[in-house]
Amino acid sequence: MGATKTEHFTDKQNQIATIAKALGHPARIAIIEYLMKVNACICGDIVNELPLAQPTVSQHLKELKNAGIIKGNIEGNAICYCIDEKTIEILNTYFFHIVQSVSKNKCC
Amino acid sequence: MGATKTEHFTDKQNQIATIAKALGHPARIAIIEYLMKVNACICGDIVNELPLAQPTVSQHLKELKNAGIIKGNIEGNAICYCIDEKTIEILNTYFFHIVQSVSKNKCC
DNA sequence: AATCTTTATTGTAATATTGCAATATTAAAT
DNA sequence: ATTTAATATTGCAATATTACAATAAAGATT
Repeated sequence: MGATKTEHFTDKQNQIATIAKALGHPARIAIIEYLMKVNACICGDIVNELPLAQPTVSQHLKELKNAGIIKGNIEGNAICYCIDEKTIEILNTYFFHIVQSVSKNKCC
Repeated sequence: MGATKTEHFTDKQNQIATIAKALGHPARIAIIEYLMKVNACICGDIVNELPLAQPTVSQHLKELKNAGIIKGNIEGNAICYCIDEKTIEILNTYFFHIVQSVSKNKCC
């Protein structure tokens, strides 16, 4: 035991959980905010912006990429990262439905 | 090492990460969906809905409660759970800003 | 070709999460 | 006062995550 029982849940539930989980770390939120701030693909000076070592940042970027939250384009020996709106939109749409549904049926 | 370095990030970054993290498990998404489906506070028959043991569900509920995503009202020996829209709204607003910002400045 | 720059990978230690059996708690019902 | 029902807590094993030093890989520069 200890491993998440993903097989017991729907694909959609797992999809939302995977994206949310990838955003469930302040360093990864900070990366997203930085990518937003610079308004473009950034050729990896993310390490200089974060209070974390390069391998740690690289690992966080990998997780964001695996979850489809960012894209990485190779440009020479550097890599340009940028946010993949489509994935954030999936989350946004999902949570919007929750807010709508809940505010329509107040109980507590 | 191994513990998240929360002290290096802003309160807002930690707040968003905490909420997202709590939603980063399919069981917890399934709980949210169930609470939405029944359209009301539900006096905890969540255990019967999920393919998980009672202590496991109880733990997931605790995490959702700690993150402010659900509220639990004690009613006799049962507990009524419902979604706290305010917290979901925080996430929703945050991600909406990201989508807006990114779609305004396409790069990749 | 040798070196520099940038990013990824590997290995490892510390810590956190997941899941559940067993048990405890708390309030209602008998 | 016992019993029943609902939920929480404890303790523990399995697994996952976080962080980083050391190293590797791959393209650019000299």
